[in-house]
Amino acid sequence: MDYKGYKVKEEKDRVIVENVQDFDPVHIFECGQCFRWVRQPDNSFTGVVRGKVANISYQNGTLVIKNSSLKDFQDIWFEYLDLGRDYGKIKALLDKDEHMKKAMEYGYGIRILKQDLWEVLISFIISANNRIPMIMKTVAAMSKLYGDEIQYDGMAYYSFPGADKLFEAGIEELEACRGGFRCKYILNTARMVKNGEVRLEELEGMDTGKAREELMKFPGVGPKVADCVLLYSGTKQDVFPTDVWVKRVMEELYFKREASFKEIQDFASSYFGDLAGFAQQYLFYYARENRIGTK
DNA sequence: TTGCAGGGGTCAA
DNA sequence: TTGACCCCTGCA
Repeated sequence: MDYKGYKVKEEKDRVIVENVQDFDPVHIFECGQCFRWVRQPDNSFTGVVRGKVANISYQNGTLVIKNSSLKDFQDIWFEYLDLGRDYGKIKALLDKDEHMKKAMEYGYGIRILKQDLWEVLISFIISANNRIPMIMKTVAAMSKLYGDEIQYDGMAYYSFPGADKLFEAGIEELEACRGGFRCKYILNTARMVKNGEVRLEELEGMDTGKAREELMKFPGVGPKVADCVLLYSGTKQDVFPTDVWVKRVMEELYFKREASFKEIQDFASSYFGDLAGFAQQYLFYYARENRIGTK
């Protein structure tokens, strides 16, 4: 069948999508935006989204989503993988200088996933002063303890637990997931969401500055985490999450000197405009994989 | 083998 | 503006 410009067919346990451009699972799942996708020996990725497990692989324009029906594709995967967006056009618009050109050539298959806002919020609270393997372990442990079990291919997977579940878990249980000093932030954030003190579903309707302010009401959420949450949940694209890697790459490539957080934010906003979030992803992936700025 | 620095930030003083 | 923070890994 034709679905929004793609040729899609269902076959046994999978959906096959033809003519998918600007897509590389390694770039997408290892560019730092998500912590729940596990790379398989064949470079496909298996992960859990909205209570469904899937395995995603890609070759020569063909995207294969295993353990998915046509309905799942329409209800979940099309949006989650941001397939409605023309990344070729974005790359053309961001092709402003040699640095961006190189970064986009390097991470040509990056797409920004539209992840569950709550899951991204907790994941990035955990990310503060932490490393990716540790973040993945903690998120996996919380899911295993408080999420719902899903069987796939002889393995058990777990959905990400809701605010009620994490709040009821209590501080000691959360600390068993190795989140360290961030656990008290998670517990209080869960409480605030559960009680409706901050309504996550209302963020999309706010302007970016207001949405960022709202998110920063949560403990453990500063400007960097707030921007990550907005960007990786697909809520806002005109943000430029600035962590140590982004700071390094911007100083090395654009400023040629040390620059403050505010200087970098202002530059990104005026130079990349509404596409700042996409620029950040290309630059971050390029910088981290090539260890730019670490001499 | 043991010890120590430091990591995709945020909070509190 | 600056140090502390959980926990783990890498590297003397």
